[in-house]
Formats: sequence, C-alpha cells, structure tokens
Amino acid sequence: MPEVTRDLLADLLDEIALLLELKGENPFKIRAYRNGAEVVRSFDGDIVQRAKDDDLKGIKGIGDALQQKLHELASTGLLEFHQNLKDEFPEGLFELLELQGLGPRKVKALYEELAIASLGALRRACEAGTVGALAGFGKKSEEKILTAIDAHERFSGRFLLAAVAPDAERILHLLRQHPAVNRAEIAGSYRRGKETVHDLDFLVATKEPATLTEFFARLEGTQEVLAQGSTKAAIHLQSGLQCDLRAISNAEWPFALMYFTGSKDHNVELRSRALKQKLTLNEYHLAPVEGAELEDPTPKIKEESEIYAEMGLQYIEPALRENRGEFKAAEEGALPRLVEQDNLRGTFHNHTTASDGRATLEEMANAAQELGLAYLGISDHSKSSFQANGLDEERLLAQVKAIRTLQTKFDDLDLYAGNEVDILRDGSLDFDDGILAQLDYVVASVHASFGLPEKEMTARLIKAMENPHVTMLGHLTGRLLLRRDPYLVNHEKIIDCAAETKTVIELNCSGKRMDMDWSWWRRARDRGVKCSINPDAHNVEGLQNLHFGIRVARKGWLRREDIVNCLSAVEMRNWLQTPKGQRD
DNA sequence: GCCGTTTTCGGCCCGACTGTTTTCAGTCG
Repeated sequence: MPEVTRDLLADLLDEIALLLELKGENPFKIRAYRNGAEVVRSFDGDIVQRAKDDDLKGIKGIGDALQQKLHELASTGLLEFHQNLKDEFPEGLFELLELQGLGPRKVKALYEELAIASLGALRRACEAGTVGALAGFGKKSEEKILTAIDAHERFSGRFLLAAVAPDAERILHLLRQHPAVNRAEIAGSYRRGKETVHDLDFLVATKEPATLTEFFARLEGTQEVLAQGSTKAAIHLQSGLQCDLRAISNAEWPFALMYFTGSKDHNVELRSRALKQKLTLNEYHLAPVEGAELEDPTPKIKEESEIYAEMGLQYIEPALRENRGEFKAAEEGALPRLVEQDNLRGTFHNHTTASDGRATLEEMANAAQELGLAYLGISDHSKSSFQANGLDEERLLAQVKAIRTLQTKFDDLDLYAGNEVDILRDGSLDFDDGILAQLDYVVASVHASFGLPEKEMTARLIKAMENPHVTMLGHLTGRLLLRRDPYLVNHEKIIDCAAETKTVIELNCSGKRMDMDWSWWRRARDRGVKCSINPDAHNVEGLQNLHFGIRVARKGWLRREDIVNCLSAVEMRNWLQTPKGQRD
C-alpha cells in the first residue's frame, strides 16, 4: 500500500476529474472534484488523519460523496471508484491530454473512433491521414497535432521561474518601448511569483491592438506562431516557452491585468463575490448585472487596486492571489505587509571551492559586498557528502580560521562561519556537538537516504532540529523542481517542531529548489517559525537568486519580521550570540 | 458533486481563437 499523504489524496481527486472528463460527465461534477483537490491541498490541519478518522464534516467543498471517498482512500490506500474508472481507459490517454490543443472530447473521439491510445499511434494516424477523416477533425488538425507531439517530446512544458526571467524581462522591455504601447505588464503565474511557469502572459494597453499582435508574432527568438488574431497572439520561443499576448484598451487595463494575473481560483471567487453585489466582472469591466439599479463603477476605475476597493476589499498583492485565504484577510483589513527585496540584509547557505562551489571564499565575499549585503554566511558540505567534496573536521576548522582572517579585510561585510551539515539516516549529525559549537551557525540538510517512509523521515528531521547547535533546516523536502519529487515529510509536524525548538526553516531559493514550498509558509509564520532566505549559491551568480527567493517568500505571506536575514548586521550578531532556545 | 442572507433544486465565471463548420464545438486561460 502506498503511503497516504496529502498530495496523494489531492492528486487522486484530480485524476478522477480527468477520467470523468474523458467519460463526458457533467462539467460541474468534474469541477467539484478539482475543487475538492484544491481544498485538500490547502487545508490547514492534518487532513490525512481527519480523512482516516472519517472526520471531514463541515469542510467547505467536501460534501458527502467526497468525504466517503477520501475516507476510503486514506484508510485503505485505494479507492474502488477510482480503480473502476481507471480500468475504462488505457494509460496512454493521459499523455494525449497533455498535448496542446487536445482536450478530453477530442481524445475521447480519437480513442473511440480510431482506438488511439498513445503518442506513437496518434502520430502514425495523423501521418496516414486517418485522423483528418474523423468528424470534427481536418487536415489542419493533423498538422497541429503533429506539431504538438513534437513540442511535447522536446519540452516537459514547464519552466523554472529563474530560467524564464531573462526572456520575460527582455520581451517586456521591447513591448514597453513600442510607440503604440501605453502600458505593458507580465501577468499570469509569473506575476504571482510561482516557482515554475507554464507560459508567459503579456498584456499591453494600446489603441492599435492588431499592430501589437503583429509585432509580437515577429519577436526575435520566436520559433513558431501558434495563433495571431486582432487582440490576441501566442508564440513559442526557441526555448520552447509559450508566450501569450493580449492587447486591450487603456480603459480595460485594470480589469484585464487582474483577469490575466489570476489565479483562476482567485478570479472565480472574485466574480462570485461581484455577483453577490449584483455586479458582473470580466476582463473588460465591472458592471451592474442586467436589471440591477446600480451606477456602473467601470468608468472611474483606473487601477487594479480600485477594483478591490469597489468590492470592499483591501488591495490583494498578485503574490497572494491563489484563493487561499486572501479574501477573508482582505475583508478584515488583515493582509500582511509583504517583505521586499530592499529588506534583505544578508544570507547564510552558500558554498565555496572548499566543497562543491565554483567560487573561492574571497570571491563570494566580494560578490556579497557588491550586492550590498551586510553579512554573508559560508556553509560548505560536511564529510558524508563525499560526492560534493564535503569537509572533514580538520578542513572545516581550517576554513573557520580562513574566514576569521578574511574578515579583517572587510569593514562593512560580516562573514559568518557555518556548515551545511548532513543529517544522517538516523537523524544524528555528521559532526559532533564539540565541532558544531565552534561555528557561528549550522544549516542541517538531508543529502542521502531519500526513500524513507514519511514517519521515519519526519522523525529524522525532528531529531536534527532538537540539536541546540542547528540554527536552521536546509531544503526541507530535497525536491528538484521538474526533476525530482520531494521526499516524504510531514510538514505540519516539522513546522510545530521548528516553532518549539526555535529552529529556523530555510527558504532555499536556488531556482531549482524553492524549498520549503510557498504554500506552507503562512502556516509556519502563524506558529512563529522564522524563515531564512538562502540562495544555496555554488557560484557568484547564485547569489542573484535571492531575488527569486523574495518573490516566493511574498507568495508565502511572509513579512520582513518573519525573515531572519532581514535583521540588520548588529541585530544579526546579537541574534546569533543568543542561545537558540531564547531567540525571538 | 457541492451549496444555500434569493434556492434542499437549480444553479455553478466567461470570452477569444481555431478549425470545421455554414452556426458551432472544443480548447484554452
């Protein structure tokens, strides 16, 4: 039986939704399952235990049917309803659904009419012309499907935030320079600060929309034009990244910016709130519903914030727009003042050539100074990470000495000597306390034995956090975005333990990690856990990732006061000298 | 399948683009 986790419950509900779509079920039933998955993902509490105990009553979005199914799944690890559904379709259909332009209806038709159930079979059928003969398909469809299969094979379809940022900012700059453009912005998940994006959504306010879609379709670096109309265009860049453009008028700007920023769930909630005020909201206006005796607020709204104001809400920052409690907070005027890039004063988890870094201690220090940081912590790997040339006791103590010596060359940059110490399989640490006590701080991380069951992995991390020398926990789940799944950890228990032991949790903002995930930070914050935004830099450029760390921290509702590396140099010195258990 | 300060039944957000169609279905966001 697979281990039952929150993600397992949520993913299974999503999969049911997909299967029901293939069956052609009632779309609202499908939505109910998708919504249920989201409720499970964002539930504040031990949803797995609640499901096991059949104690889900009263959770909004989880009705009788989902309660029963979640209970069955959590207590047995299986769900008969899901198994039966799954048996109706071959596995390969899921792959077909990932293709651009193919939805459940078309996949269903291909399967039922032509028995196509794999990418290979689909490619052959398109090449043979049998797909084009199908009702609802034609010559063009065959070509598009073949192109989509090619794209699918080349790219997984998602990209790291850090990887798309250069293209994103380049194109935004070009749009803003265009003489017919009044305003331009990148909306979508990029604006919301998601750690990976599927595409980039550009928005321009202009009097000449068709000129802009034309301009956009001819951008340098374009591999292929997917669509080009009078107000909308879509391209594939050579990197495989899809970029969409919407061209709208000045008057529509605030509505379109909000609409295309999403998230989808945020928009749905906003629209339904508008309806309760007898207003209808879309990407063009906020207008009274038909028959309502109300003044149309549209003409006076010039900025996004005024839409929220009109609906009696505090302005909700894009980072928070995930329908995870931001509406309730905005209603109560209780939204946090989010941390900003300027608030950051230093950083801790960084490597040098002493282990697997590519820059020397001195190069890293110079780079930190150039970035305007007030302090820099060095934490190379410990001896068990032999693959990363981890330091043994002798080399570590020599490094501490080197850091103290280098410090004499810097007046306005404090250097801290730390270590990224391996948490061994049983939760003990790679160095004994006598060694750790000689360091300014310690990051404790897992680098091996990823496959432990959740309970053991959680106990392993908790044991490490209970060590008084462990300042912070490094990359909590070890995930590598788009490459390696996180190992199993009970986030709730880790967060509670961090609060109790005053252990900081790292927000590892290496582009491929962004770990702990943004969705957990609000909970951690509410329990008084502090965050350290660390780039896990292995070279000088790696320090730049702090910028993305701030974006993800904002997404996690974090304020300046929740982040230890927003402390000033003096405050940090005091903080590190205070025994762990007595720290704020 | 979920939900209820209009409702326990009848709603559930909505518009642009494409291709296959002659008025619309499917997909996407």
